[in-house]
Amino acid sequence: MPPNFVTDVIDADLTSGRVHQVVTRFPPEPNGYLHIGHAKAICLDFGLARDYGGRVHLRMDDTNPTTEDPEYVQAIQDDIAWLGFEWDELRYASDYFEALYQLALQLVERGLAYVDSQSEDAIRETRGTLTRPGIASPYRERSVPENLDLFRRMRAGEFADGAHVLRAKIDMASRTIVLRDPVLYRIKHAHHYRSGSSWPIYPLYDFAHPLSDALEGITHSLCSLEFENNRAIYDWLVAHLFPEPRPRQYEFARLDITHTVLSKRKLIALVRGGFVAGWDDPRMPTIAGQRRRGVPPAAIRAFATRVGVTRSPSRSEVALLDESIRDALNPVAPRVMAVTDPVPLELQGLPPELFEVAAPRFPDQPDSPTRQVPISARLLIERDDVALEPPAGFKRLAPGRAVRLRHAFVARCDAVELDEEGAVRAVRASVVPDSLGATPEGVRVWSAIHWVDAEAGAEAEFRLYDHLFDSDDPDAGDVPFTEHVAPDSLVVRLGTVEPSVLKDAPDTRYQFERLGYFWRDPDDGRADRLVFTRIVPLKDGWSKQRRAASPAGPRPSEQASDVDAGTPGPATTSPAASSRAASSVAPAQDDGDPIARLEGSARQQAERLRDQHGLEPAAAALIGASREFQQLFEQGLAAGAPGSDLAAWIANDVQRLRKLHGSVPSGLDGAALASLLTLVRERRVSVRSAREVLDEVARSGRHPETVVAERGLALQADPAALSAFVRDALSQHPDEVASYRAGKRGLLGFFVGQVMRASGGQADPAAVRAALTEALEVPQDG
RNA sequence: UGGCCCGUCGUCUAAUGGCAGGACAACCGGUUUUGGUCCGGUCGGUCGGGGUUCGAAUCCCUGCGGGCCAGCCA
Repeated sequence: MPPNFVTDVIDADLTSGRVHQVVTRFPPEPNGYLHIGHAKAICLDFGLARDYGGRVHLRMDDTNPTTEDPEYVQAIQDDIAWLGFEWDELRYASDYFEALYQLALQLVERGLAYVDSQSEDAIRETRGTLTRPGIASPYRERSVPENLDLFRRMRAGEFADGAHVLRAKIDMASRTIVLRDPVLYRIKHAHHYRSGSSWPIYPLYDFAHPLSDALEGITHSLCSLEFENNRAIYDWLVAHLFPEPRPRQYEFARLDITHTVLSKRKLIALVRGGFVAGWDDPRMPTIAGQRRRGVPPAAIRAFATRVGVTRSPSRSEVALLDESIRDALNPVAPRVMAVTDPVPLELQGLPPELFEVAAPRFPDQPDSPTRQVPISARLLIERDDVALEPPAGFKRLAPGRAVRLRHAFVARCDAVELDEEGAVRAVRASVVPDSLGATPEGVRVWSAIHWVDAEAGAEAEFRLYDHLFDSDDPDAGDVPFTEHVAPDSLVVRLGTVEPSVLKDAPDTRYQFERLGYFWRDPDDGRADRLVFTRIVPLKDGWSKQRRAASPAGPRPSEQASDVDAGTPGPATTSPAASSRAASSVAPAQDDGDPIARLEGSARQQAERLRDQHGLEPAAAALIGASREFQQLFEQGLAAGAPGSDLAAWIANDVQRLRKLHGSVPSGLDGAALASLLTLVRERRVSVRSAREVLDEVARSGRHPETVVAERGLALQADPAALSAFVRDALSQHPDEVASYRAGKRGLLGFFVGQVMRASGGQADPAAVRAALTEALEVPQDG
């Protein structure tokens, strides 16, 4: 697995010794089928465990008895195994019901949870809104004994559904809504597929999930971005109930792909609405659908690797998936000929003793095995390969033109017969002599086309699947997404295939030359009937060229987005498009006076800082608005630091530390800051080193002078040492020197970087720059 | 409207203060008995504004854009 932000975290945890072995988990709820979005998560969870020599648990997150079904438990395992992963342990959240109950009791005993007897509606209404805090339940201050009694009776089944819930006692006014006393347990007299009727209460996700992780010793709990907010309760619970090392949650962007939908709800709608033939319809993004279609699991793993793991919400092009599939199939799929839309071809002049030709199964490989392909005077060829009046750029069969019959002769078209409708009924052609396995002299061969012997070929059904939606974003716009289902996402044709396929293993994946990758449908095509499912078409330069040249207007998908873009009202353009549009028309902005935006004493302070100390309004506003910063500033000033320098350091670097730690580190005071500034002013450390010193001072509270001395960060000003660094940098990068002298002046920064790094950040950058410029400007002799 | 998160070629993603790189897509060319593969090349990007720094995609401020959160779902 290529490095990503999660592997960065793991690397840091391993080197710091916070954890010694990586333990991950994949936690599906058994209430539906896995899809390719889950596959991304699976590749991450299982791949991490594999790459780090760790362990991975498959855990059924089965805490809601009314939605879950054992059928899915098996399907999920099958899908993961098919993807090529093995779990170290299979777990069930329902196995932890007793342990979780005990943990909840602990919370109650410690006054950290209470039984709320409000109605569901009342709880919702008192939770507040995004902008308004919630208000406390009248039951919030129940005594511990009363809560204990009530919660035990909930567990004993004494109350009806909805009569009470257990809530964490956190903060009804929290700006993080998930912390406004989240519900931990609800009463549900329902049969659970594993625990039966032994539990009348069930824990909610926010309670069960973090604690299941902790119970299992999970170290890195990966989930998708929509659980970001839930991390607050995750951390609260494990911090109150478990010692370190506690599991930590990290969120990544879920997979999204063009020309499909990936939400459970929409997938169900497609199945229920009859838009597809079922969960394993080859057009479905489900694992089952992809498997049925013939996609190799390695292709899905490769795709998951190629999209990467980040925290940026993103949407990948389906072309990347298609290409991953072709990539996986191309080296392993034997080539075979099939005709999906047959037209008869009558051949004149075939050598009478010739009944078959040998054709390589892997034409690109020199020692490829071959198969025998029957040939006779009556062949079938693809309708698309014939034109009575060939359009511009057409390279296939037309009257008077000669083409190679793939793996066999060159044939010249003598006539094209049409039926009453003007469609091609048959083609007559003559064999060009001596063209079997040889290039005939003086004949223009336009291209090669595939064919199958009319008599010896095997009749077959071809299911030509394409992307389910013709719109790249079926959800965009104000019509239901199902309106975008492509009518031609499945085209069924009757045709013929060369008989060699009858001898192959039934699960062989082929490339039908010039058409695409196919395999026999595992449900309908493995017995007597030959039914081939198209896994993915080949890239098709010709149809692309025709589409580009076509004056008939945009394709359906383009049409759809055009309509969307032109529709007034709610924005329906893509995120990228709208942000571009917005930024290109954004007026030159007037930030106004940052001090004027402040209120009350903050504003007074800011004005005072500006007027008394001559600070820039931005810095004054920043410092004036924060008591910590003000104190730091005053202290620094008292220690003799110049106001403007002090302000700049506070605004930039102290601000950075405060964001990192949540507050100004206690080790840092104004006096320390002032003496650091003195070091910089007296050119005893570089600014770069000074930052490093600041971090260390903040961490340890030691004096800047001490840190500089101990770490050897004093500014390197010795000209001899400097020029040695410069010489080394130049001699180690001769190519860059040449580029620089050829005019690539941007490389100066590169060289400064090299020298700075070689000096451990201690060189005086201005001096380095000067020395480098001089050394680079004067080319040495030779 | 409060909080949290995210903005790098058309798309996905690297660069951990030091040469903005890769893949897919698009385009052009070469090889080819597949309009495929393979090979070579081209096009194309740090959301805007300010600041810190010798040096900013990266650090700070700000604006803009996007995502998530007000289930007794997960």
